[in-house]
Amino acid sequence: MVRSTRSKLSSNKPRQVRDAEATKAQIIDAAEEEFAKHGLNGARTEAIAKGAGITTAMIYYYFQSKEGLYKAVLQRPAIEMYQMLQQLNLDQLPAEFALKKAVRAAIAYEAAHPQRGMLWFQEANQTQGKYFKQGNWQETFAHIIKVLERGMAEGSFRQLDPLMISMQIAGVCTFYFNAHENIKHLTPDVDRLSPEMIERYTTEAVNLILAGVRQQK
Amino acid sequence: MVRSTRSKLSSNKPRQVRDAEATKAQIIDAAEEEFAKHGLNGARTEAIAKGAGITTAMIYYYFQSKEGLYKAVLQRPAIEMYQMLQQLNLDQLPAEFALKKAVRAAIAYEAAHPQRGMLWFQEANQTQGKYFKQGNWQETFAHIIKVLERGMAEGSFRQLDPLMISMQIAGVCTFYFNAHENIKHLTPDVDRLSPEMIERYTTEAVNLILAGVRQQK
DNA sequence: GTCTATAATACGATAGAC
DNA sequence: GTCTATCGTATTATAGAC
Repeated sequence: MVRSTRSKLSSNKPRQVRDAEATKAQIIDAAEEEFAKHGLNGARTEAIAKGAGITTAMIYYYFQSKEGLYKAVLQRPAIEMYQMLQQLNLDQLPAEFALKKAVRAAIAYEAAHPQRGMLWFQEANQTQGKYFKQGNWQETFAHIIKVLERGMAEGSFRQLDPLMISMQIAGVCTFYFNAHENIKHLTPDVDRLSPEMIERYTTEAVNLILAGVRQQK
Repeated sequence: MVRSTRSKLSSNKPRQVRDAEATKAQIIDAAEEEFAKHGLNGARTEAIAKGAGITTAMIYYYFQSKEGLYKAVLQRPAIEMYQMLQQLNLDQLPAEFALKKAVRAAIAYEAAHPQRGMLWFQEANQTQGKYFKQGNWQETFAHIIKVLERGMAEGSFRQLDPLMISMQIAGVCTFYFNAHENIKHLTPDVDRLSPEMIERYTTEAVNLILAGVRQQK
């Protein structure tokens, strides 16, 4: 919560202690957490303001409305997820390798943003995917579907339904993080989000999925 | 929305048009839907009352508080899920068969209660699993874990981490339904909750999971 | 057992000062 | 660019009639 104070030559426009982009980013960060927890309807602008260290008036100044802020929040992970898969260059790898890489990257992404998955479940169940629809998820899933189709064509993967299987892969990659606050009560002694546990989860997921789609020789 | 009207001999206690148990059940049904959508905090008692066809006063009459109602709502699926797995008699089947049966049953359960899964995600993220902890989920997951351990002992399953894999199986069984309102926008032409599609999802899930855990000969 | 009415509070959004 | 103050509305929970 660093609040920069003016140094140097006192200018004659004394307020504006922070700059616009920084404040906007702080609001989006706080909003992401609040929207993930409560969805569009349940989120409290006051809670977002407090989390960002500003007042609610600032939210309306930068984003016009709660809905405007919500849209901005959803946009960030939608773009990031697409770009991440894009940058893996899955096309240039054998299907089996590509799938492994994608699964590892997806889980690592979830681990880095443990609450972001809930954003989309809230969106689905509270807003019927109205804003999800405006994203680029078709193209994002296409990355995985393409790998699965290629694997079948190459003969390294068995015959399967690429869309259904990509949903199931998504389920494997996300469940642990979305449900973590429940799961942790099942083994209270273990920190289930420690790097070791996440690596273990990742290894198990890769093994399950790869063995699950592989063509039997 | 059937509201029974008194027939026959006019008694001299004219109100109480419905009986207690029926009203209680109606409230829980409506509450389940509302809590699944919005969680404990975001749920509106007015919305629950409207959904149940009664007034908010009735909620407090039967359940004392919003929280009391919430507890009652969570209890039902927790018990049902446990009993369902119990009644499958998984112990008496070869591990591979048992796992297949459990997966089919789990997906069928989700399909029959498409919004119930969100109840638990809301609980995890909004209440940190405070009420989840009071349930019997340890024992419920134990059913699956036992099957996996037995499969390894029998040599039909490869070496794997039973708890991690059971989480991943849960992810496969639930994702499709929790995210359905988003997913449907990916293929707007298909009804992804039709019996045919659910059967297809089930088959793909069983194939993925069984192949994923099987010991290679 | 069920309703109406209402108290007390909390929320989203805006106006206006600085 | 940021804050304080506030309007109008919506929400949880209860009191009391029937």
